Amino acid sequence: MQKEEKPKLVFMGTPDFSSIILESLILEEYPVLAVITQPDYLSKNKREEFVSPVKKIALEKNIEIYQPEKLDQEFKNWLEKLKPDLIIVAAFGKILPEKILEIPKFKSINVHASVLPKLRGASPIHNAIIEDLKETGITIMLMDKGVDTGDILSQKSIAIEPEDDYITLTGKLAVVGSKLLSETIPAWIKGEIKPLKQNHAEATMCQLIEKSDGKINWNEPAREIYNKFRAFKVWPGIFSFWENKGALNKISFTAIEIAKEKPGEKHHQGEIFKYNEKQIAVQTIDGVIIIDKIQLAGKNETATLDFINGYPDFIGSILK
RNA sequence: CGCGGGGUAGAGCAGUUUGGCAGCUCGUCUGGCUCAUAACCAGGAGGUCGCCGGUUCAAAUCCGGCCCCCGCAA
Repeated sequence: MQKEEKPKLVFMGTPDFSSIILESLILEEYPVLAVITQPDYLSKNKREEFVSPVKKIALEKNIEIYQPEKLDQEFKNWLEKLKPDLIIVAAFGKILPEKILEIPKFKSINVHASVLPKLRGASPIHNAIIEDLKETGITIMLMDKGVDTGDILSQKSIAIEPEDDYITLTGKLAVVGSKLLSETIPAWIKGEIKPLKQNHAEATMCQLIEKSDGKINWNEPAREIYNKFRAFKVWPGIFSFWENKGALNKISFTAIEIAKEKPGEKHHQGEIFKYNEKQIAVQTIDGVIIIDKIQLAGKNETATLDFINGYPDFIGSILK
């Protein structure tokens, strides 16, 4: 059997989702000319620098890496010299100018983690969880000058389990995305796919997640708070503020669950109380959230019961 | 030289300002009480106070250096 000619690729992406897709392309022996990813940024506390997961894979596989600060003329010239046949973009994190997208013979295609036209934008995985959707998926599409507005090449849905969080859902989507991409690329370059226009009237957008999105409002339903916990698992986490000795301390909740049974007495919203002998909980507008692990700013993560040993006043306080 | 909090018994913390017996809560061990228990009572074990050096009659505490953990900012 004769081996098909595979298109020469340039890959653009940054987080774990992207790196899994890049790995599968390499595994399928696509020639990856270069990888473009976000610049490294300096240390957390001056200790180590953050390197994008995509860059790590590229380093392992000895693929050329480009980390442009700006997508300027110099970047365009560099890309033109490479002469890629196709650009693959997966969660790159920057909006690419049309002039760049049109450089390759087979254009530029994007692997987006939602069923477009739903959840266009920067955080489709987070928002699928926050909105408590029962399913989401992968769309592979041609890129145009809009954000996730291009014509669709292929699409696949997957179920979101109630306990899925950002990490597990990202993993599932990346696997599905890799598979769909490996089916879509050959079909596309052979001209077997007719791009399908999106129904722009049904489009929804999602914004970049900000740190402040992780601040919990205890007047929300327990399920909504839990959804944020699932969605913000990697970053920014969920947190609240606790007044101790006159100072407001940021306190993060690193392991929580929704209480199955409501206690007899109702507490203030945001109040910390003993749910039972072994569990500490906080009251929301419609239920109770059990807090298993907690982290006070400047301290390590600890089991809430241990935390209580050192800060007995935590019980009965009201979070802000 | 970006800003800040922290390292004290197995766990979580107080004590450091003003140097002077190593403390609290939980766990753990032993005994007691109890029909029984994660409850209660009595008793015990468990510490290089992150590391190195300095000051001092005396350092967890003051001074200098180093290591490690964490929050913010990017």
